[in-house]
Amino acid sequence: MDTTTSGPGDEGPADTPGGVEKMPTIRDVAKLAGVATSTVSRALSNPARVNRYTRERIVEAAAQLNYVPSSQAQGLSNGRTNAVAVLVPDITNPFYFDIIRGAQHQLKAAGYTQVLVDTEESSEMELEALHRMRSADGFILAASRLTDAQLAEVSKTQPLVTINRASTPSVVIDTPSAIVQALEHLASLGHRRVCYVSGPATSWSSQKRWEVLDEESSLRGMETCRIGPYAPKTTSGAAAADAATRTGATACIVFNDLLAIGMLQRLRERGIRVPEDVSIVGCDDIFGADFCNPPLTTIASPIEQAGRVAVTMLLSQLNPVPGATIRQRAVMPTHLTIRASTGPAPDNVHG
Amino acid sequence: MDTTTSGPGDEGPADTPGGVEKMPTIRDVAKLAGVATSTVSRALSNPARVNRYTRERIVEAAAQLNYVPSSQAQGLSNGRTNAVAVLVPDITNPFYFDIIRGAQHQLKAAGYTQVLVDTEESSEMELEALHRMRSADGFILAASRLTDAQLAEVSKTQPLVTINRASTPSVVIDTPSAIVQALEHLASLGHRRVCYVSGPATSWSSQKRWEVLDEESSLRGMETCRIGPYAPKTTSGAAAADAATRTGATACIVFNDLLAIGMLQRLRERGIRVPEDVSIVGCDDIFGADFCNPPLTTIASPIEQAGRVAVTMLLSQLNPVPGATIRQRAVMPTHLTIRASTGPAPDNVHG
DNA sequence: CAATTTTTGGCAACAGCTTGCCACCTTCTC
DNA sequence: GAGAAGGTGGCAAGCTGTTGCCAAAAATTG
Repeated sequence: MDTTTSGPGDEGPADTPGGVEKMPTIRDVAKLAGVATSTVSRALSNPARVNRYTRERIVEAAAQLNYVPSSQAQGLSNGRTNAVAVLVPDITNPFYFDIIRGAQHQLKAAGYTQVLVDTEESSEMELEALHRMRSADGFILAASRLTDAQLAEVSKTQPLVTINRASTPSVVIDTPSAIVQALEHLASLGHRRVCYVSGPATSWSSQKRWEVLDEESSLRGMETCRIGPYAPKTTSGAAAADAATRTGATACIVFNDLLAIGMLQRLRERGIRVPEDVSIVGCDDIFGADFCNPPLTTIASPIEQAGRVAVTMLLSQLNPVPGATIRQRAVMPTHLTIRASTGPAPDNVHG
Repeated sequence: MDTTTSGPGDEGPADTPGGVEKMPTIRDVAKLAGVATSTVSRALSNPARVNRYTRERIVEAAAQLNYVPSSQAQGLSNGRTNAVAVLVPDITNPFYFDIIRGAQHQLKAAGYTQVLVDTEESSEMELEALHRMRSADGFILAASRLTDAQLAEVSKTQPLVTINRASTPSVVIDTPSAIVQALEHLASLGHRRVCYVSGPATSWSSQKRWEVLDEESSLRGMETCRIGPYAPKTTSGAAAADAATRTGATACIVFNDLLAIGMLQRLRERGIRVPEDVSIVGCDDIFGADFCNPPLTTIASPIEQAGRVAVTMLLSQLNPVPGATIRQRAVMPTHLTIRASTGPAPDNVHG
């Protein structure tokens, strides 16, 4: 906008070669506006506290100097950093991407900055980050690998909200209810024996999914079996696919899409047709689920929204509104998205 | 580890309900170790400066109190935040994913934290972030939407490194050389007329790719045409596909995989076979390029590595080693990965 | 017009850490 | 044994904002 610096009154050593120009401080603004620093501080953060005309003068001076308050210093004196850390087990996984995206979006809207941390599927790293990171006002734990006890412990001293974890506060994606839908879908296609391909042993959601699946399928007179655990990566899909074919199941419900897509690739390699020979249901509806081959029937979750809601919950915890109560739990709805990886059960039953 | 707090000498208001316990400061450590705060500071950051035994006492005291220095305060006094901001035009895009991942990895290794900013394809937001973010020591600009002039201006006052941009310092992915490979590949398959499907108008790399493509193809006696610009999203693929079919080209080289995958979907819908009727070459080899239908022939780039190198360059700029010179430019090699989306040109030429 | 209340803005003490400078204490040297 | 040299550690002044408290100024009231 204003390139005032190019004026003739070239005051100070402008353009320090290779150096960064010194940023203006609140004191510079105060001097220019002819007031005390405290007045500047108040004018900017608590406008009602200072006379209108003085304030205008200050604002103008600040604009002229291109003044931006140092969040570091602000944080120092008022104890908050205006940053929140988002911990994910594996940035590689597109599932977390959507969470990151949702969180980022909401945080930005609230004037917070997002600090991203990859805990590499390790509970130690997670714990470490939780303790070390004094530079965050709060934490979002996406698919924490911590035990319930650790989680409870940490949440005593750190504001946090989890995603897909039975703790408080937390936002959980209601996959179980969609598992039922998936089961109905498979049942109506004539499948009687379905295999659950499970995710990491420490994954709370993988556990939950299996429980619901097992229970609901017996209600419907269907048989189940379980294989795994597998790492939630496409590369684990090959092993999962091979194991799955040996279970005699005509359909698989897979912990997540990544794994499911990996299985799809392997099955194709082995000449096993999907869905003619076996049906596959994924979970999460991640990027790619719609254009893989065949397109994946999957349990769609509003992942990005989950990220957003998590942030909202965290922020309401950080800045409590006197009247309102803090929401402790949000459940995100899910639904089955049927694509081409599921089809009628092969009728070799009477063969 | 140590649950010392449960001891009988319950000093202080432990377990403030809902509150966060006060973190120990350098003074607490100093008191416990019986030294001055300055000594503690030095013991931790400049070990050589303090007697070994004193240091051990201090370290132990710090451990006992579970002391972690406040990076805020550190930053305030020494002027650095130990954070770097990574600006991407669109977190949605898997391409940036890999960059983020690479950067995150390298930053963590160096003890820095990563602040992620989505500039939403807007140069204003980019500029704004560059000016506002006093909380970062430096910036990584992935696919900046700024003009060369703006970039030059900003880099005078902020340490930064760009990715895929002709500025310094910068890491560029050598797509042009792989464009040649792609062209050879297509030529050997009998294609004579290829269409370039271009990305955003402000994208430097899209521009570069076209220039190389145009030049090299005429050297080989091939015809080219160009359509676009298109937003680099799968959803833009439909329009791109439709436009491409009208150019009479038998092969398309597409700005990036996202767009290419979108085209694949659209072509399939319209019953146009890939690669029988038209060949498609993407760019970036993002997540999904290997399992879409058909798997995409694409120009593979070491994107994650680019993120890492960018960080390395930035850090060497932030912490110059007296002897070494700072690398101003890194070129990442690329290669063509041939999958199933390219095949022999349809021989309707003499039809 | 004096007394009281409300505004407004300044002083100075923090917040937690770093660092230049100086003083003290050992060692060492002649 | 006195003086020099070097190693340690403390003092205090920063770094940039925020905020409780108070005084001066302005507005209100009787």
